[in-house]
Amino acid sequence: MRKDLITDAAIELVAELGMRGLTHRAVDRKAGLPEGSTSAYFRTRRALIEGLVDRLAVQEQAEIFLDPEDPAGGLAKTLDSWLVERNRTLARYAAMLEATHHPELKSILVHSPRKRAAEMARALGHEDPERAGAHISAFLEGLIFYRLVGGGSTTGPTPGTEESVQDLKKAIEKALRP
Amino acid sequence: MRKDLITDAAIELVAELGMRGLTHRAVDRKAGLPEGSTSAYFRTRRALIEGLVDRLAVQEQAEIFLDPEDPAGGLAKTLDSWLVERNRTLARYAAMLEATHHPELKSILVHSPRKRAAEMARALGHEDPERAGAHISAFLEGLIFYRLVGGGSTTGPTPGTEESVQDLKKAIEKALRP
DNA sequence: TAGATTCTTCTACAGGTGTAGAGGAGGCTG
DNA sequence: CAGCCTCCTCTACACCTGTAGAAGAATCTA
Repeated sequence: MRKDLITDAAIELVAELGMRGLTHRAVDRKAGLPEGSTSAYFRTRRALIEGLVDRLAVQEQAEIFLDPEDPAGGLAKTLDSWLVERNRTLARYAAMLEATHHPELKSILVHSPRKRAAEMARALGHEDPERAGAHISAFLEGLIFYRLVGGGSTTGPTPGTEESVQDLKKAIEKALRP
Repeated sequence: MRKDLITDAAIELVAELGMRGLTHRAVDRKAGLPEGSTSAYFRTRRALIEGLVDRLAVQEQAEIFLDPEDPAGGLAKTLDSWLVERNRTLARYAAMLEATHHPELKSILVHSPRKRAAEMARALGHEDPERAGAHISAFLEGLIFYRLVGGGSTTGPTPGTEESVQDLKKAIEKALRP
């Protein structure tokens, strides 16, 4: 479908050049489509961003590996796969910053809805599951951010390797402790 | 000094509109300076971004409260103050994403250099201080990000309140446990 | 004070950008 | 076959952007 072709190109562009690089014509070029195509499918820039964000959500949702038997392991695998999909995750961060001024984007982007995190915290025996769930969410978000754009981007293990998954797992195990 | 006036306006602009809003003329308007001023002080856009980043580093460094007697408390106060300075911290995130494509920016932006974090982890009795230090850094970064742009931005306590500091402190205490 | 130097303002211009609409290509329905 | 509709491509235009240089104002030095 042409629309997906366009939003996929948009995601790559944002990852490579930042939101500033996201222009109708640049997307046309990136996708190898004739000039004007993007503008026809997404008349306004805001519509283009919304399309990009919807696509991000679809792609990322498809890559969540939860395992009730081994929560830390499942989360580690999930997070590592997001690190591997570097461009997509970078685009997501750019979109989250954008959502600071366009709140309607936020609902689509925010990970691990509060409820699910709190349930997990309760299952693990945390005292104040609501609060602990929020802290766990924050920690997971931080792990990715740190490894992808923060200090860990230069020093951490290479995403996609067993070492990377194990490092994440160790960190997550600590974070999940009640 | 006029240069600081300009970089401060740039920081606010980036916080409010994202990197896309950072243009020479927009900075002029924001700072109340005649058109062309920003362009005179920072001839290229890249120079303007570097100026902005330098200024960010100066401002943020001035707001670190470390207390060897009460590490969690000091960190909580520091993080909360960064949440209060919302614009500055948002601008920092935008700049960090930018640093993904301009690596020379990264050295200025990355918090809690590896060494200091590892020392802290060692002092707290962590087994593998190098790794634990990285995880702690990631966690702290995540706490801010979560509260400022992630899921916690709509549900968390208001920055600058005692409740906010206590919430952060609770989270940090858990994170510092060996 | 006179001259040199730096700081400030203005203006120019070649390109890029968001958005809209006109019209063509191609296929489907009857 | 004709008519219709959807999808696609092209072009237009008003505006914004990065960057550079010219000229004036202010400040310093001797």
